[in-house]
Amino acid sequence: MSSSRRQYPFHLIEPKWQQTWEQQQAFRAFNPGEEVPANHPFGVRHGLSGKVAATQLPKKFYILDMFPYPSGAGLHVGHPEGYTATDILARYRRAAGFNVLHPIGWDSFGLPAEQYAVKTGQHPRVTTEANIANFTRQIKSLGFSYDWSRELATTDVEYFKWTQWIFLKLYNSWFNPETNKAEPIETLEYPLNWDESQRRIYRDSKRLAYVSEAPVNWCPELGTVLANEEVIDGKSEVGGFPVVRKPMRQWMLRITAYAEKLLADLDTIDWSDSLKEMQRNWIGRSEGASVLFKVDSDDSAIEVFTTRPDTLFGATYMVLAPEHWAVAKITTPLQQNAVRDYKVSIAGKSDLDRTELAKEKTGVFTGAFAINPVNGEKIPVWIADYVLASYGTGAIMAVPAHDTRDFEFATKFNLPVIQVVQPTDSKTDWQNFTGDGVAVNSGFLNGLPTAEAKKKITTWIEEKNLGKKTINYKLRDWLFSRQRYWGEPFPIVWKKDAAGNLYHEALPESSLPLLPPSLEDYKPTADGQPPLARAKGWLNLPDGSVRETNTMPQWAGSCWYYLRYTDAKNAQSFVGKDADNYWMASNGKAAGVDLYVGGTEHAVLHLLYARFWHKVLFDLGYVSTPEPFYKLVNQGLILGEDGQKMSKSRGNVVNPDDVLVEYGADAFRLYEMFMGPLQDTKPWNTKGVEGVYRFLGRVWRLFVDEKAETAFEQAETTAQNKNELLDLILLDGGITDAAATPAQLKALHACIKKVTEDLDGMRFNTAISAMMVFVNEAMTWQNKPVTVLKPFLQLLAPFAPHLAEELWARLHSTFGQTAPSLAYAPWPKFDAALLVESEIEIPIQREGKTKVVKSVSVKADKTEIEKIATDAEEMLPHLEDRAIQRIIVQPGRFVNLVTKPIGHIAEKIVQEYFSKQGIEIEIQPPNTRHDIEIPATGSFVEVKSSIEADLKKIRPIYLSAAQFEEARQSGSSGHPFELHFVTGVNPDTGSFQNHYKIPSDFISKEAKPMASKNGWVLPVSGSFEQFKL
RNA sequence: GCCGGUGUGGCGAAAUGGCAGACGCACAGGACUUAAAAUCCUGGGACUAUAAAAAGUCGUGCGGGUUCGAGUCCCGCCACCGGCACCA
Repeated sequence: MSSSRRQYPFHLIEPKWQQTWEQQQAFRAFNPGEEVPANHPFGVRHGLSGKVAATQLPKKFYILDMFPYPSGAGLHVGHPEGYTATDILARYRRAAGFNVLHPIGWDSFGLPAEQYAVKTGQHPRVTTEANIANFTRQIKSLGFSYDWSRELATTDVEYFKWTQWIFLKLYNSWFNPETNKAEPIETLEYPLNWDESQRRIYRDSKRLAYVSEAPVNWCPELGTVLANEEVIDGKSEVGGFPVVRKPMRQWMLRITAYAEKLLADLDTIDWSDSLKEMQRNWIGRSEGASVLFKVDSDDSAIEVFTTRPDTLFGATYMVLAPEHWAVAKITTPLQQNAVRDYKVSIAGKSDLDRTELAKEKTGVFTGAFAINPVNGEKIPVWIADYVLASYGTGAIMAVPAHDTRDFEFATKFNLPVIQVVQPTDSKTDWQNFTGDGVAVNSGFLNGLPTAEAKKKITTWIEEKNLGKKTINYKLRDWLFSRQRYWGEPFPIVWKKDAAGNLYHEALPESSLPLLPPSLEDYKPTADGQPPLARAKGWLNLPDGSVRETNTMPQWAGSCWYYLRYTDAKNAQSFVGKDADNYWMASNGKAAGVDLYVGGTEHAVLHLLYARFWHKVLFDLGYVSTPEPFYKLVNQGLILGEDGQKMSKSRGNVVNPDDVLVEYGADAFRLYEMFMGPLQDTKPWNTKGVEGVYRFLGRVWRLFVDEKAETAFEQAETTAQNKNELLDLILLDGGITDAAATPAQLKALHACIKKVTEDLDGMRFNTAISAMMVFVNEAMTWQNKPVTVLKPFLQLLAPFAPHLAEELWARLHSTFGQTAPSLAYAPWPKFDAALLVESEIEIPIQREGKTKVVKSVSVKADKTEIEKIATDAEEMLPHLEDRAIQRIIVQPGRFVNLVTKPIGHIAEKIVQEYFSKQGIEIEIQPPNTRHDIEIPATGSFVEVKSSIEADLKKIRPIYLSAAQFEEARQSGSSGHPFELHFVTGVNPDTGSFQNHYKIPSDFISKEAKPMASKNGWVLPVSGSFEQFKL
């Protein structure tokens, strides 16, 4: 604790109001059909009581936080950033009259609790519950307005029962490409003559949840497989342990069936561009063609996928993934050893090794050849690990001239490179050119631009039955099983058919929830089975079937929690129809959660999985909307005070508990929002907390009598009953029910306007600064009308709810009123009329730069403002030596005088020049401004000055073409003539080429330079040619 | 390499194409105080100039452009952060 004096008694105020809200259940949201208790502030505000129908309820607003994993470390300051933002908006929407759903819960399955269990034998549920209790305490101490009656944890039996239920829906569904949606598995049709076991195999191959034997990412350290998304650079995302490829039997979810929908529907939701782009990249749609290449030695054919069918004529070899089915078939006896050795060397590599060794291409020739279908050329077939078995067809046609990877490979192994695309820019080298151009060396494609060539060749190969237009996705099916204890068990058992083949079967819905067995030891078994296999009594069923021992990944629970919140206590269904229809309905825009706030770390994992599940549930008719989250905002990372990512090892972690003790929850919330835009990454600075804390102190002192506060502080040191202490606080005598002055109203309404608009735009930092501006001004007032202070407290309430409630209550009781609930008090509206000023300050600019600011009547029109600007005395120095060319006015905003310099400097120089010659001349001031024209063309005469300062500033003086001609003619005829000086740059050339000097002899001694319309008139006699230097 | 984002005082940051730096932190000076803390008041981009002012020049990562006027729009770079990465 610092030694500084507490700004205000937040330590009494905050617990007091948190208790009040809890007792009132103030933030409970009501579903259609629910009972609104008498005197509940929501009911009071909307005139509702008893059972309410959906039609009686006000418009809904569903505002959601990404629920946290309750870790043992507790909350860090990054968590409450998003939570504070959503809480402010939830409170704002409540005040604005919405029925707000703002829930919280726990993503409580997960590895840390299990790892702790492995070490200590403590059941993960014990650890999890303790952690949840700690998180709950921390979150409640921040005064968030969650509806705690809907709290859930993914580890709750009543919750994961429905997670298992949804899995059964996936298991019992297939994706019908004809209807383009998921349907119950019963709609699948089979050939008539199939027996049950054939049907079963077919059925199991179509399910949205299916079993695969494919190689998986095995992490020996974690003892489990990982989804592709959980592997970063060949290491586990959690812990950074090495991951190897290993074939295993696994549960998969057919998310690829939804690739197109997941991609297309991104256009219907309000997410940031970068987030949508991440999902698009992850789905990785690419259009191209699949083409069949005949194998030369036999009658088989190998299919390749290419996005550049237009380069088919440039395919000089073919590459298969080492795991490709055709490798064994086509390899010639001579090459067999080489191919086998290569395959062995690849298999031994982990993903990490493969990534690290990727710099150098490797591969071997199979000895076989294939026929390029467009030109009948025999091309060699190689295998190489730069071709992935899991993408496309696992085989490529190599076009080394126009693909970087093929080019590297061809260069290394001396394979032929044939140009088939000519870059449009002739300077570009065609070798390794991968862009679009014009087809060359390509038979009937020659001369076609890439896009057209693609179309033509695709049609051609389709006609010849050599291939077809194809779309591929990078997205793979979701590996859904984990070899863990602390996750949802699969409601699946394994049986053997008459032939002794294993097959799987779902448990009936009525048997849910399927609980995990209790264990003494949470480690995997000695023979590498998941921990669930240890529970023999659980594992083996009386009928001889065996339970699935995998569990679901942590993502499962978070795929649908937002749905459960809408109907958290429903025992009959995972979510009731009424609840779903009401809370997930369209709210004027697209449907779904109105606002979802969380970190970017979930950009592809959670958000893609949840959208997938939601779409399946939508197809099957269980939910009413195709997308779960309409608007999504990522809060930025909060860094440590050193600007580094917060981490234990750096020792820069800030614990909210410590901040709360010193400054209170309101200051903490305010600071989290004041730091900067929600989406930005920004460093924590405890001094900054002090700043907003001081602001709250000023709010307090704006309301509270100074003497009473001193008395309160003294009493506090001895008081027994702290709760009654607050009653010693008296309001400042300046607070009256007198009418507000126009200036006071203006300050208030400007604040209402700014705060309201900023809340709508989620600009919390500027909303707070607007309130600071208001308070800074209000501190100077002698009289503080209640009618101004009350609305201000309403603005403050979403941000600093405890302080606002306390002052709100005190304000009402001082004036003998009963305080209505601040949380549901109607949001103040600003009166634009009060903000209109009679006079406004407008900038007077010269060349677009503000020189003077003048107060002008708002009503002043263009001409009036023009006049004010040109007549302004303060502008005179800025217009000296300048002629106004143009005036740009936007009434009420600014006026800009566009000028060009004229002969002011010349005036001094000319005078100096003549005085050096012993000639005294009188300079008449130029007739400035409007009447000066700059000649379009001209030559010029330079006049030099002996004054050092003027030499620096010297400008050329030049003649217009007409003047030049006049001078020449007059000069040659021997008559005196006049020179017209105008300053500026030579408009012909922009530089100085011709220099002229006027010797004194040629100046008529009686003559005086005069300002004229065109500049300076200087009577001179003599031949112009003589002046040239 | 590809995609996305961000570059503004000592620091966090503000600015519908129109007074760059609101608001806050830190700092400096002053008031109150025996003193400190707290509070209140004042100051502040850089440079030139001056006794002081007035004034001028420069200034939003760098280089160009559009415009009467650019932090903001356009073109070309650089740096940092995030994502993807042999995806044919």
